[in-house]
Amino acid sequence: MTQPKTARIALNRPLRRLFDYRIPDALELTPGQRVKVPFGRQTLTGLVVETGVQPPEGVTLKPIQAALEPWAALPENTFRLLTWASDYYQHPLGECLFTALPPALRRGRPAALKPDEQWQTTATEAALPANAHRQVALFNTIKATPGITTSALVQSGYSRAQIRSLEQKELIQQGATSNAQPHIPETALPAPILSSAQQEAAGELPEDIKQFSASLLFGITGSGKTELYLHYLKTRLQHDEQALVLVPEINLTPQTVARFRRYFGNRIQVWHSALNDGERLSTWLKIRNGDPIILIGTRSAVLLPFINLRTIIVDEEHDSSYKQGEGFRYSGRDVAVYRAHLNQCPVILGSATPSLESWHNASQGKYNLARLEQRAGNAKPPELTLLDIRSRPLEAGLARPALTAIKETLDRGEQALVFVNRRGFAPIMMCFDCGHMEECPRCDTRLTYHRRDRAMRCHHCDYQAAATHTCPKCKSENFKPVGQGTERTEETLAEQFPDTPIVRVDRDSTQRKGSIQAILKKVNSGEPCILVGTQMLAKGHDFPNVTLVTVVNADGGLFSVDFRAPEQMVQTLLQVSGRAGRGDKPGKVLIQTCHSDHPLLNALCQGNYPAIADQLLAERESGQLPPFRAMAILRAEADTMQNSLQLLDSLKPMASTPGVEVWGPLPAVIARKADRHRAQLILVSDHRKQLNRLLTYLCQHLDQTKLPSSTKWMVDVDPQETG
DNA sequence: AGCACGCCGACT
DNA sequence: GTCGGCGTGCTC
Repeated sequence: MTQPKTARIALNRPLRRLFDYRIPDALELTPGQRVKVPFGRQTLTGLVVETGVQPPEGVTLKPIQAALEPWAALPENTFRLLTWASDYYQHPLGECLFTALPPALRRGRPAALKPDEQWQTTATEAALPANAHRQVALFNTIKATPGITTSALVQSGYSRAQIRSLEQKELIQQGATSNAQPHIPETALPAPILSSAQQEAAGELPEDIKQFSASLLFGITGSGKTELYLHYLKTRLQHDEQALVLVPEINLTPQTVARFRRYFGNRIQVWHSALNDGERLSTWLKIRNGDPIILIGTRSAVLLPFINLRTIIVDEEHDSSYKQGEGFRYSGRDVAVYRAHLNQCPVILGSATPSLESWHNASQGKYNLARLEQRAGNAKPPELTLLDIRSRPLEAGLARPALTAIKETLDRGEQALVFVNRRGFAPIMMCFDCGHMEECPRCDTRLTYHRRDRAMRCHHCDYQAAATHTCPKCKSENFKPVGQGTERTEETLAEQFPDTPIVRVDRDSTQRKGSIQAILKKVNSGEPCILVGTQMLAKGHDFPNVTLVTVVNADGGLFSVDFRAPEQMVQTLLQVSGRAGRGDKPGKVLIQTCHSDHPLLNALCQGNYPAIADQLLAERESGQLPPFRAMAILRAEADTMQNSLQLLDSLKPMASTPGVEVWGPLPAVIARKADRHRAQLILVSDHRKQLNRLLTYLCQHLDQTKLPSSTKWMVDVDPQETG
């Protein structure tokens, strides 16, 4: 008797298990294929993991209803990549596989684009009510440009509802339909001409794009890394091959994309969180189809179903936004390296301030190291100076010498940038009579005062309350802001420099779509102005007329409990310093600190990142920390700290195995967030494999453990934050 | 995650 | 006497 054909199916559910089904006779299935399956009393989209499996004892298999298409939505290399990532990051396979599908395909929609209708008018006049202005305008637009597509109309600001309405009134009708895109050929623009320093760095990158190699491109800010990427792709990539350029979200600006488009026409496509479902599906299909696309994308682009991927570039590889902070906590950079390995193609990691992980790999000879330590053109590296602010009078956090330097910069007709690492007006509101500080009722944090909105806000949950002028506890009027936020610095600078425009750049001032573009346009006009802002200012943007950068307070990272804090502080300070003097004028950086004798800050002023990285690596080695050991965190959160700690305590004996060191459990630095009490258990090991096996075992155990419904646990492999 | 089944409070 | 609260259990 022949066995019935079976398939093991992954579902988009947070379950660490797969489900077996019977394959109807007429159906042929391969791994990675989308299917429709009955599940409980619902019907779900599933992905085939394996066929011909032996189902567990005593379960009656339900039949697969249908295959959604006769080919694998996830091609073999992508499928293998995700299977590896599921195991490495200890995240359920189903959820991992489904993150590689666009939302439309997750929902079981067909893997095809809706045709883009073309419209023409059927009447000469729009017989419409006088108040239907938009519909009349729409009618006239279609009349003027017969054959215009729905998407073109939507782009000009009309809605699909308005088009539907005219169609129902039979004033317009569909003409021929097509999905044709205007074809912009890969331009004849040759590879950019490299300086001798750039040529030398380019020489360190691998010739062969048909075998695996990993390279670290250490290029200081303003040295022209992007030109090197363009040159590499232009000279190595064939016309039928695909490439991926990963960038942090903030760097995916229209300017960056335009620059690539000048060289590669519409081979350039983008992938980021602002795309709508249609755009995602369209780009996904092109990638899956093997179109010779060069994709510029953020983190999740590394999971797309490339067919002929021949080069991966990870720009700003040190950027912490490559690590997903929730759910499937993968690192886009690390997955990129593994993908290059699977795929036998080069991966190039670029940064002015490489992560210690990558720097270590380069010093170990695991990565090629390409150095680019000269700024392009005439630009010189900025000069960094520490400004000790102990017992100096401050005006909104700025010492007199800093204000003088800003004034001199403006007087020369140049621009100044002031870096403040907190948004809002002040991070604390305190009563100077009773000592009361405003705290979040749901988190163990202080509320930030936002003066513009007269609000007290928690930056860790969505709590918000009206700001008061008097102490809520003792009614004293001696209730004052303490510390610096961007709003406050902006305000003081406006008082000090009444004739100079002040431009604030932080999450609050750039919420409106396109506002960052307007800000950049204004700054790039070159008129004297002062930019005040957070991290957002430190990344990617090029301000040719900024010649002075002032860091209001550099001390945050010096004494943090997080072992990555010093690395991140140095990276941020060097990134923001790199904003100074990118044109032909020299740049200066003033760093305010209470610890001007601190070795790290002094090393920073030498501008020698390799020396700092080596020093920090030596500290990591003596502390037996990553990258010298593998680390994972088991986090728990519950209604009470006791429940969280209890769960982790019960795991500790199981986790304490030879070769694995267990630290904790300890409450998180912010022990309570949105009324959830959080704790963590840190696991470190010399052997990644051993740690991985232990995690698999612990997850399996936790899955079988009955917990109070509000107690949640999660695993974070290679954690970015250890607080 | 969904979705159903199941056992205790305020309503016609 | 029922409608519905969300606790817990299951899904091939």
